[in-house]
Amino acid sequence: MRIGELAARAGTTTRTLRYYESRGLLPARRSGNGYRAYDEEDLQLLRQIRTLQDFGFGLEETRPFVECLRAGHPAGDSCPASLEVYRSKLAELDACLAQLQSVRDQVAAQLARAELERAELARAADRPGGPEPSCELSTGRGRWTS
Amino acid sequence: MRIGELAARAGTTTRTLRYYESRGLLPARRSGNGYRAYDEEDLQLLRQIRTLQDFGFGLEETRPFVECLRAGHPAGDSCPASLEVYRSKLAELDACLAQLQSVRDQVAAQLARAELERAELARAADRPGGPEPSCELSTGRGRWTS
DNA sequence: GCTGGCCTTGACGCCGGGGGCAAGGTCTAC
DNA sequence: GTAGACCTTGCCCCCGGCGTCAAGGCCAGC
Repeated sequence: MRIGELAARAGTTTRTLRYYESRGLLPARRSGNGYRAYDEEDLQLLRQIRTLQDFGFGLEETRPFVECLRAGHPAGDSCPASLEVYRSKLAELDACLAQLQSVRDQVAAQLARAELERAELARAADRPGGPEPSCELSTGRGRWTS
Repeated sequence: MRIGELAARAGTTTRTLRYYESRGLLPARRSGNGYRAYDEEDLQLLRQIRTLQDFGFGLEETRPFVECLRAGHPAGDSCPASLEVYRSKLAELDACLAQLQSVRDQVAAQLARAELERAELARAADRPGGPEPSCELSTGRGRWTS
């Protein structure tokens, strides 16, 4: 199988495969004319890489899985090194989730506060008595830039 | 105030300030010798930018807030454009959170499954009767690369 | 033999948010 | 007058994961 076919069967591009090879992740044999030659096992390895990439794993993080498969294990995650990548990824995801959640909540709070202030401003402007609470509002600045 | 002092007071670098200026986000007046000259309002603007950056906003997303402040509003988020950025950021964060959570769960499931299989493999190896369920295990490959 | 489709290597581009360095100008203190 | 602390512009570098040429080789079918 040549590079174009492998790329098509894995749903990726030839450029990507050459890139993987340049990173030493998916080396290819060569046929007589210098073309890269792949077999079904390479397709398995490539699918393993792609699956992990889709999960957000970096290329280097897929390496243990690929080497595990290449060592003859039934699955890419049959080896301790792969499990270790799972665990560190899980920790990384949890940390990322916690931080994103925190940011989300803070942004939501800012949005709610800003909308409220706009509503109060509009109500004050509608009121013929004049904008009394504008004092509070202008000091509200400190809260945001604290 | 010159660039070094502003950078120090905002806890950032002169390089960053020059970058912001190159992006048209924080233009500076010039004093006679060609040095950039900033005032207290610039510090406010800069703090607004930095706060949003810390929340993960891109530079372009901070622009409405800066322009809002520069227009004389009490807070950077007093303007509709800023609120719109809040809302789209919130939606983006929610989408990101959902996807990350999904990935997290899938990775956790893969880890649990892989650890279980390793445990079964170890138990089978310990058993003197020979590895009977190895059939199941080798076909387990398809589950992962499906 | 010629067109078209595949393949090869090499090199540059991109995205964001700056880092780092060079070569030179400017001001201050001694 | 000179050290050194600041400032200026400009340019290349970084990260990852490729996309996108460019110039040329190989092979099949007509």
